[in-house]
Amino acid sequence: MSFAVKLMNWYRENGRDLPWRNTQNPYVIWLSEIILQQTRVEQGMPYFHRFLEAFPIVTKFAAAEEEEILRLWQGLGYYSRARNMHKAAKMVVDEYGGQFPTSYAEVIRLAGVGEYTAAAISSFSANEAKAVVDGNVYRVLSRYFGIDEPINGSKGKKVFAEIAGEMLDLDNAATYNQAIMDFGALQCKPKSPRCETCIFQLECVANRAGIVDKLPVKLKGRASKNRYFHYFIVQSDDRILMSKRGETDVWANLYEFPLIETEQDFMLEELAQTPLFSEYFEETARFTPLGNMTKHILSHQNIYARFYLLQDAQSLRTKKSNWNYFFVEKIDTLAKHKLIFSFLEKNKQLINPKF
DNA sequence: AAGACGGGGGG
DNA sequence: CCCCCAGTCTT
Repeated sequence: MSFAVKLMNWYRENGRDLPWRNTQNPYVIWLSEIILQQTRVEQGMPYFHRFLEAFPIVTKFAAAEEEEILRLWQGLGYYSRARNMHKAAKMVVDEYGGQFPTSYAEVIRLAGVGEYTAAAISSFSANEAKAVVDGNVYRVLSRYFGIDEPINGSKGKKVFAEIAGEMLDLDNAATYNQAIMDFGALQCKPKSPRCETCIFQLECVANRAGIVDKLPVKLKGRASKNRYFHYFIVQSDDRILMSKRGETDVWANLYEFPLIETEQDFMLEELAQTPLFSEYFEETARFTPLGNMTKHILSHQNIYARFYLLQDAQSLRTKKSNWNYFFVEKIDTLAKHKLIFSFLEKNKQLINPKF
């Protein structure tokens, strides 16, 4: 029996019942696939339902404000996915009259849709014979064939894409693709894979050689950098000053408080010596520290954040173009990054005059 | 070819 | 603490 057939038999017995699998609607599949990029199923699930409810069809998605989309995306990370989805939805409306395309060649032109997602959408919605190559597929194939070529090198990506295409069941691309990903997620797991109960025990090169835990090989990443953020909560009447982040850095376009970043972990007294501080605040400005230093870990940076309440808004010297005052109720609707909305969650009573 | 881009969960 | 997750885009 072929690899593909054994895999699909396993899938029939052991596959997960996921909501986006009960449809061939390319819009719904696209929604789920973008959400699931670099994201666990359990983490993405509530967002999938949230988005489908807010935007049941692609024309609704295209017609939404980017702010609303980002707010719905809040907390999921990799926020460019949300902005790219908006672009893609508009393109579907403009170029396909709102009829979501299903072919690989068409969907890969959409913003945020790369090789993996194009293969997923085209195979799941139209059974197009394109093999998905995601983290699961790299792992399963590298172990099954005992390939130690790094999966994140340019050669490795080529090698595995080719093998994935050869293994694909051309007549059952949809089922095969779901099957190999579920197999990677449930059976051929990164840590403590279930080799004792594996249907490929005899064929799997890594298993026979006892090197399952050595595969796949991955080139190591770089070290994390430390960054120090000093946030200032400025209240004027019932409003709070919020700052919108730029396009380039992490958390693009999301809202936070006015910020001064330093290379070192400055205390307030040291921070007061910096040019930016003098630009923002009067000499007489007084601050109340809010809570302790917060550590927020991203993939390649550790962000250490401190929060200060400015006691008198009159001590603020300037108001940059990306700074605006918002009422507390309005702030709830702004798209904020995790560091900010967890702070707000913990400190409601400090900043909301109603409490 | 290498970096940038989030946040959560597991070992 | 490190690794991984239904990756993509930019430089």
